[in-house]
Amino acid sequence: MRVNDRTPEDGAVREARKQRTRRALLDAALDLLEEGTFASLSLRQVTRSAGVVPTAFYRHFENMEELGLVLIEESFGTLRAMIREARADPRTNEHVIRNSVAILVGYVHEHASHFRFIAGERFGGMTVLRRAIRTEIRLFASDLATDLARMPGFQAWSAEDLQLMASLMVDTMVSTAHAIIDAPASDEAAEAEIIKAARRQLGMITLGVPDWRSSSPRTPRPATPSAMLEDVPS
Amino acid sequence: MRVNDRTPEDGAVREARKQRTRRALLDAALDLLEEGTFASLSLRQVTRSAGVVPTAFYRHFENMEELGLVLIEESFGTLRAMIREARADPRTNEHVIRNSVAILVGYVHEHASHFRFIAGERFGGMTVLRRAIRTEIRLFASDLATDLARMPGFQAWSAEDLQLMASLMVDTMVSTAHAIIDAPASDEAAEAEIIKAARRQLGMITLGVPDWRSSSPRTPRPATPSAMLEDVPS
DNA sequence: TGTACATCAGTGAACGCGCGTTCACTGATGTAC
DNA sequence: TGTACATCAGTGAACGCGCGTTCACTGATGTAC
Repeated sequence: MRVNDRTPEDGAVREARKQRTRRALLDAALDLLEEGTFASLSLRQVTRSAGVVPTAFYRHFENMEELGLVLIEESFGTLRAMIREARADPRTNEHVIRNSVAILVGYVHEHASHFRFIAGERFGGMTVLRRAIRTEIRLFASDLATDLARMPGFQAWSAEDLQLMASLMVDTMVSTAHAIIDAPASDEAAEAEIIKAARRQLGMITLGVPDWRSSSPRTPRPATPSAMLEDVPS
Repeated sequence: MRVNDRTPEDGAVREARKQRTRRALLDAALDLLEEGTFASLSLRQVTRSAGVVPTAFYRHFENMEELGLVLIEESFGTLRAMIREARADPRTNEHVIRNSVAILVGYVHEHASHFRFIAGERFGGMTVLRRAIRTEIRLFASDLATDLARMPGFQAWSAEDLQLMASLMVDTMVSTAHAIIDAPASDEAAEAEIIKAARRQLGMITLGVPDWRSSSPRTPRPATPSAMLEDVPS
């Protein structure tokens, strides 16, 4: 019995194997990125780690840069899924910050290699990757600005200011993701600190927002810093 | 007449020449860092660019990592000078944000290579450099937190919250420095935008500060986003 | 001041290594009949 | 179903290159007398 008898569809076996190798190359690259930047990653390292001969690489990618762009695309796929989840969350208007940070932390843990890659290449990486990342983060900030525009506290804000505010929040999220990635793997206390810091920093950023609600009467707010965590436009 | 007759001090000529070569190596590295990260910089590239033979490198540094640490030290020297200037500015209490951003922009232009180096290695660089940078930035944030503690708007803040606020501001400053470095060299319009964005973002961050002045009566503030720039604890 | 010796920053040849890329190939998979 | 040929993912040898590092060296600078 020939192996092919088990796969009646058109050229499916060969194609499936090719895809498996391609995935192995991408996964090998992501693994290797845990100890070094993309620029310091060699084609031979990747193929060695993927279990194929160096020349096999060219059946899948023209060069390392192309593989890098695919990784960026995948990583931003993860990021976009995360953003979609955060925006869709029905409880969004109740504890925005707490929920957003929780979703971020969950994604960072589940897709550590993607986040590690983005964080590492955001500055200092290959030009083409840096540009792709910058564009993507800008789009993310724009989406967030759109969401902010619909929130009560931001009614009086200009589009430009909404964009700046969104950038600030995105930067803080990125910093937080990086801190989690850098923290020792199983140090739960350190991670709890990072999460707490992120919540408070986002709280600080949004603290002044209600003041832009023209001159309408303001809700009295508590006067202790710890209350910041809940002090969010609702 | 022997050359040495002109330099009567103990072994001064040889030492001076050695220092000149050392400087040439450091400057060559800073120059080369304009197109790539430190990790992608080779010992041979540096010596070639400095005009000496590769083996001469070892008369000055044990390896590239040691040279990298010297560059970090120098770069942070620049950063510390900048911070000193910003903290000493007598007008500090009048237009903190505007002045701080101006000082930052001035230093970034005058020491572009130092800032480029720090920005590039902050994430994704060699482990030892990353750690050095992280420590230094943390110290910077601590200094800033100390300054904030003395400002009226922050009297009710805990040390922890002051530190978080300082980190937020430092992160924004670092992002701004990076944006300036990345902008096309002579594009003054783009730079003006970056400066404006930095001022506004810092304004947004500090916008909520007065709310922590326990429950004392608050000064009424203008209700248009553009007024944010002046809306700083005084 | 002049001489004889010591120091040591910089030289140049040589090394073994991992790199990216080329090329002709192999043999399993796919297709036509 | 079986056969004959085509496709093409992966192989393995070979290449020239830049790398970091070693080593013995040179000759200007420095020092002792």
